[in-house]
Amino acid sequence: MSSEQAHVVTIREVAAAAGVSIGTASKALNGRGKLREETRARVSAAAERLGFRPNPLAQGLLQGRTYTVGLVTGDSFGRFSIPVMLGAEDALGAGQISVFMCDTRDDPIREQHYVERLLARRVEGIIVTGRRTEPRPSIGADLPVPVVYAMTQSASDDDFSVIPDDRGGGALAARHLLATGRTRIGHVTGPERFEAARRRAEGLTDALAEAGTGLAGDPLFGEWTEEWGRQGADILLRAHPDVEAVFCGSDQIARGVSETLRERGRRIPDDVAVVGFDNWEPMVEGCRPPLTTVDMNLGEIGRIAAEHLLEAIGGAPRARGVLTVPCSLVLRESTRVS
Amino acid sequence: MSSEQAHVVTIREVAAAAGVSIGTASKALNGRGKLREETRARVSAAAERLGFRPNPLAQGLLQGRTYTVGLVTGDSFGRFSIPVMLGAEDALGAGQISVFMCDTRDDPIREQHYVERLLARRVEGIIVTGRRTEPRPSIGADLPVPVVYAMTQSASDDDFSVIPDDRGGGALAARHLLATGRTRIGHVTGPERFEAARRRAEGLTDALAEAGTGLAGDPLFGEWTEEWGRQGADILLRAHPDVEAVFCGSDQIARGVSETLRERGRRIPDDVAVVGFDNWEPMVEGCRPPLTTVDMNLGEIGRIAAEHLLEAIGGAPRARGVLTVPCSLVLRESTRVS
DNA sequence: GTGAAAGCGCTAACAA
DNA sequence: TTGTTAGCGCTTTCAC
Repeated sequence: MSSEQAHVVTIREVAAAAGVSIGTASKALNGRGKLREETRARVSAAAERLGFRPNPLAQGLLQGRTYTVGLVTGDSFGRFSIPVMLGAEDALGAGQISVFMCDTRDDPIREQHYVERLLARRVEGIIVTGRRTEPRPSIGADLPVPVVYAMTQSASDDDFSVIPDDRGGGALAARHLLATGRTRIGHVTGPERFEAARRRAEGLTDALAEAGTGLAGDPLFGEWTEEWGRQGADILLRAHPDVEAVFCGSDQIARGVSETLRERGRRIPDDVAVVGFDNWEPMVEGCRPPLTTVDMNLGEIGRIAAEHLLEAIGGAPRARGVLTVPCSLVLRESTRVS
Repeated sequence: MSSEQAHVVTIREVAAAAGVSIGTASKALNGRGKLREETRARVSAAAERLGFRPNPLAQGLLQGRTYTVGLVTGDSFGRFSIPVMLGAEDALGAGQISVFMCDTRDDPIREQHYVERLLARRVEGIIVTGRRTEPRPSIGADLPVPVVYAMTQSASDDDFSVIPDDRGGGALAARHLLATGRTRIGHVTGPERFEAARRRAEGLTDALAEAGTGLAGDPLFGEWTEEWGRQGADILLRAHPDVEAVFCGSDQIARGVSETLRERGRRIPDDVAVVGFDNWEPMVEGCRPPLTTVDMNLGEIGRIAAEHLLEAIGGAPRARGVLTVPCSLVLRESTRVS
């Protein structure tokens, strides 16, 4: 309401209004030094009344800090990187750190450009996120600030990456299906060139082997699409008509698989159980029936990445290598025991 | 590689290295004043060699500018706000403005908190984005910086909002269906309490009326879900078995509608055409057949919002009211003419 | 042409 | 208990 709001108030004005020196005002507002309680109150009141906010540029200049970090994503802030970002923001926000966001459109030139810009802005650290966990080139060796990769992996061993435990996710699905009494289990998943697809398949087959059983046929590698899910299910049904469960490499694939199963007269979950991967709500809930799926705990990944970054900023020895975060299983209709 | 990289270089060091005064170094680097070409070169070389980057805090302190804006979203950086953000980032990034992102989780307390923080950081403007275009409380009257709402609408007439033209989107769908020879057109959409749902329905019915025809029954208001799409289609088919086309209020609804139509023996697009709304790729492309749908041009909305913000920051008279951005139609299989 | 000095808003020594 | 001063890194007068 008051038009002073629009004017940026300096500590000089506060000091003048409170009838004290500028240094005293500073001490009063920051609770430093020895001041009479009455003085403190007077300064606070003046600051309050004038709507004073300390200029962080000036503070930062003095302390040599900016309390900002950069968040670089190649996923166009997509479905995977967003929850990661939220988790990260959570952890950072609590520490009063603000986040500069940059989207690289997966373009290395833009990426380099943004990194430059972030460094110029004196961010205290950088988080790099991505769409998939495939190793990617490091954003730079020997940067003057710590860097953490979240939901994406640097190709350099010197960097530190936080990614989901795809292997564990596969095993989780396997054990759940076994526990519900299914043993003839098929696997329809994404392209074999993706580490994530290979790891999920490994986790599945290893867990099955441990239980003394094996996969129904080889894993069916294809695309990350519904269309491939529909095709894959057909292939699987033809080769293994007696299949009791299908573990799918993504929720989209699972939707396609579910659709074909239904069209081929299989009831889910009575005849065939289906498990997806991603826990992508709109996909999972539109599915018929709603889909049991593996959740990668993306928020957790972001949070952990951010916490590591904060520690590194705080001077902790810089971590290296890859940290995997456990997945969890979200139960829905598609694997219910009848 | 060089370990100097890790050290933050000041202009003082550059000046020393070049054997000039600090003021001369500044002039050389900024192309100001009158200097010998040789001096300029020497300073530039030193700066280059040492990896000097001017400290934006110091520059900003002097100029009284921060070259940052805040982006506040209540959509948890969801499907709608992300493209808006990308568009905005595009427009701002070109102007060397960096973006602080804040997610409010749709919590007014958090929102207020973030606005405070952004103002404390001396952002030069704020963009507010949301999930839907429903009017929402203003983030604050008389803030010291300009504010623009994108893909969400402030309840206050004094604010400036940029939203999609839902009405026009509905009309677009109507005219397209008419152009492909369909006249008996049904409408399944989201909850009536949403302005977006009402506007889309209006656009549709008005355009049909203009063409001298009418909607098949009343618009079916329900939920924004696939499940409701399935139910809605059943209701529609029962009341109007001869329906030739269905315009859906969202792509998710359209998926449900498509599924039921198929299960009830209707071929798409031969017997019934389907149009969705949102152009949400994973939904639209998994649909059988791929879905013709209305695109809200979210990136454009973000870009326009950011441009207005930049102008306001530049001192242009602050805009007020609501600006609607035209939708466009994306053609796919579901409305093909046989 | 170049250097010296002031000052952006703030905090932290040091004086008073 | 309070005021004064120096200085964070930079740009910009104004002398030289």
